[in-house]
Parts: sequence; C-alpha cells; structure tokens
Amino acid sequence: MNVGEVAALAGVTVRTLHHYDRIGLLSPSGRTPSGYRQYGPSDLDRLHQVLLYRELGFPLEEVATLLDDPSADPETHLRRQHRMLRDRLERTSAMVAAVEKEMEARNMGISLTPEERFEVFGEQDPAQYDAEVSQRWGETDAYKQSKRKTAAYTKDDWVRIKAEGAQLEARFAAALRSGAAPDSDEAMDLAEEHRQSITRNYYDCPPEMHVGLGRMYVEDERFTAHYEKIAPGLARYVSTAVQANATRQG
Amino acid sequence: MNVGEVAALAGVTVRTLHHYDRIGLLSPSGRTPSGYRQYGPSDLDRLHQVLLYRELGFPLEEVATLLDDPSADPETHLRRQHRMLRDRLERTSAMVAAVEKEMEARNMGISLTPEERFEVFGEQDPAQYDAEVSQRWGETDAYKQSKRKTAAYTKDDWVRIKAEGAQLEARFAAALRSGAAPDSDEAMDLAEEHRQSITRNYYDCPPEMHVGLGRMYVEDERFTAHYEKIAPGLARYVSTAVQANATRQG
DNA sequence: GTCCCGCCTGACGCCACGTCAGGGTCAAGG
DNA sequence: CCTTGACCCTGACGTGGCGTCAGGCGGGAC
Repeated sequence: MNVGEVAALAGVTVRTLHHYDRIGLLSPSGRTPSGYRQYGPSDLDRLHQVLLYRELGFPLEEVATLLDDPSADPETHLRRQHRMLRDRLERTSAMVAAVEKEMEARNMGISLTPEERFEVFGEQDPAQYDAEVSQRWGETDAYKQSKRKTAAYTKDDWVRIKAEGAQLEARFAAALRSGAAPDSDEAMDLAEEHRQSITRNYYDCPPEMHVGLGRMYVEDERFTAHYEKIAPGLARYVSTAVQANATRQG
Repeated sequence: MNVGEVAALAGVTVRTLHHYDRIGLLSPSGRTPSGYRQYGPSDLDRLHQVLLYRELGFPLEEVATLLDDPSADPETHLRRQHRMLRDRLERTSAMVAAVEKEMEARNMGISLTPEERFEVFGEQDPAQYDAEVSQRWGETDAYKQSKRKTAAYTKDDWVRIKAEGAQLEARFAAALRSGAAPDSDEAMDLAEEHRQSITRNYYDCPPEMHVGLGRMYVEDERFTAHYEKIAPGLARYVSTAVQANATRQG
C-alpha cells in the first residue's frame, strides 16, 4: 500500500505519515524503485498502535519508546490502552454528569460554586502511568529486574494460559454434548470460570463486559468459527451460558 | 482572585491564563494598581466554558467566537457541550470495545482485518457542528433568520418553560400532601411528565439519566433546599417517584 | 530593612503537524 | 506514443498552544 491508501484507511493525512517517517516513528517497510513509500501489514499494525497512544495523549517521542521497548509485548500495550481508555470513559462521563448538573441547576435557578464546576478538570496527566510507577519504585535495579521478570513470566505463562483456555473450551464442548442446557448450573459455572480466567490472565472483566464478549462470539463469524471448529453449536452455547451466568449474578 | 489562585482552582498554569489574556480570549475584569490581574466570578464562568470547549477540541479562536456570539446564551453552550460530550462518550466506549475485541481475538489466535481495527478512527471533526449546519443550510439569510428566531424563541419561551416547571413542582407537592405514595401511579405519571418536559425543553433525558437527576435532588443540599422550600419532604418524594417511574418503564 | 514568594512583561523554543513550492511518476485515454 | 490528471517525492516555512527562561517589580512576614 502507498501513503494515500494508508492515510485514507487510517483516517490521517499523508503529511502525518511523512512526519512519522521523518521522526522515525513509523517508517514504511519498503520503497518502490521510484521512491514511493510502501506500507506492509506490520506497518499498519504499528500505525494502529501509534494512533491509539496518540489518541490517549502521549507525545510521539514517548509513543516511539513505548513501541520500541523490546520487553513490552502487544498484550502489554493492549492492557495499558484498555486501562487508560476506561479511565477516560470514567472522566468523560463525570464531565457529562457535571454538565447535566449545571443544566439542572440553571433550570432551577441555583448556582454552583466554582470549586464544584472545576473539579472535573483535576489531574489527568497522560504519562502518569510510567511516571507513577517510576515514582513509586524509583528507577532502581529492583524495579528493572521486576519488570524483566514480569516480562519473562508472561512469556513462560503464555503456554499455560493458552492451555487453560483450550481446556475450558473442551469442558464447554463436553457439557454441550452431554445435553446440559446452556443455562444449567454446569454451563453457568463454566461461564463464570471463563470470566474469572480472563480477569486473572488478561484484564478485569465484570459480568457486563463478559456478556459483550459472549455476544461477539455469535456475531463475529471468525469467533464463531473458532468455537464451531471445536463443536457445532458451541458458539451460541457459550454465548448463552455467559449471558445466563451474568443474569444469575446480577 | 489573582492568577495563581485561579490557575490552581481551574487546574491550568499561570502561563495559560497569560496566554488567554494576550489573545483576548479571557481578560481579567480588573487589575490592581500595581498591575496584578484580578479575576472575578464572571471570569471564572468564562474560564469554565473555555476549558470545556477546549477539552472538546475547539481551537481557541473558535472558542472566542462561540463565547462572544451575542445570540448564544449559556443554555445553548451547555446543550452543545452536552451533546458533544455524549458523542465522545460513545466514541470512547467504541474504542474500549475495539480494544477488548482485539484482546479477545489475540487470546484466540484470530487476527482482525485492518479496516476493522481502524474503523473507530473514522471522522470526528471537532467543529463538525457548525460546519454541518453551515453546509446543510448554507450561510443564507434564511439560515441566519432561523438562528435569530430560535434565539428569540428561547427567550420568549423562557417564561413559559419556567412556569411549566413550577406548575409541575406544585402538582408534585399536591400529590405529596394528598398522601399518594411516591411509587403510586399518580406520582410516577408526574415523574414521567417531568422527564418528558426536560426532553422537550432542554436535552434528551432517558429514564436512566433521569434517575441520576433524581438522586441529585436528595444528595445535593441546594437542590434539596429548592424542593424543601416548596414542601417539606418533596425532594425525596420526587427522587423516589422518578426512580419508581424509571423502574416501571425499564 | 530584607527575605522570599508571587506577579509582571518580553522573547525564544517546541511539538505535531498544515501548507505551499517545485518537480518526478503512473495509468488511462486519445 | 504522447498527453493529461491524479498521485507521489523532498524541502522549507508557518501555526497553535502553550513551556520555559530572563530580568525586574510588589507585598507581607519577620
């Protein structure tokens, strides 16, 4: 793909891609003989990450160091992005609430105190995550070692986590074959186990979010295919069990 | 208040306030004999608006024209801010969902198409609101007249809307005095009427949001006072009725 | 009086691009 | 085969929204 196509796809300008090339943040993996930039799939991956981090307010230089850090795998980035996006969601809804409060106050002829109206503009600090951890732990050797260790851990655990997932899927399939209803205790318990394993291994996944994942298993053909390959009807079975489990909990 | 205090309150730097003064976006209403900037309550109001619009991505120059537009009263700004913040909320949760999808995909060894991953970065365009209406209506005289008319309307209707609100509150008070339970049909109907009047006159207010407002009536002392002045116990009565109505609808 | 903090006004710097300028490239159509 | 128009290239300068000194005045606590 050449610049124009990538730009259109990603919703940025050509100039932006030129800029990212110049500062070494994202250089296309190839060039045509005539000098045209040629972007490959891996470049798109990287661009995606760049745009996410940019959206989250990181300066480009920091984005580069984040993405070039060899001790940080894609999962690390996704988890960080997820956490920051959820923070932002919270902050935005606080602002929505503040504006609603102000509207209602005006509606009733009440006026709010300045402190109140400004409180939503408090600390945000985009780079607080690195800063925070550096401040708390210092850039000591212990901290660095722990960081390396965690990175190593993740790689070691990777196989185990994958196996754990596969085993759960197998147990789901067994339940399906045994004729247990998707809203039976057995299926719901499996769903709950699934949710908890996500929370343990990846990110905090409350039942509500879990239901969203479940929906995706039947709505997105590739996720569906993944389950159907294990046992026919499994995608819908898991999805229903997840939903039943969430209802049971709520 | 002098710069430092305002800066601390609003969570911005002194330099920022200097800048806003220089470009004429926010000049303090007074100066001490020695030249110190003196900010009054109205300056804080304006600063609040400025920060909201800035947060929403408007360039400062546009913020100035928005806030200096004599045909736009505070309610107009609040409604616009509210709408844009809700848009942003939607967009952010879409991004959260996208990241979750990606995590889940990786978890299952599925890879997403580039289009899919970039789709959340589609159009956003901060100034789309003005642009949109200008494009659709053109900067014609008809458009300008309609704009003036709406502004005039709002001012004319203001009295009616206020009266409508007061009347509703009186009917709530009557219901309370008559001994009707807050979750009686009578009270819930009043609550529904309240919600619909907000939707008609101010902003779209689904039951869920309405419950939030109701909570505020008992949690914020000034809102409570407003209702208690009409009839003792009215704040909690209205709040409960609103919640009952939302439950009935949901 | 003096010490220190806070305020003032320039003036320069920086980031993430936007916006020309001047010129090569590529594919479709005449 | 040549033109035409859309697309690409590399400088180079401009811009918005401040950050960051530098040099100097104001003010109140001791």
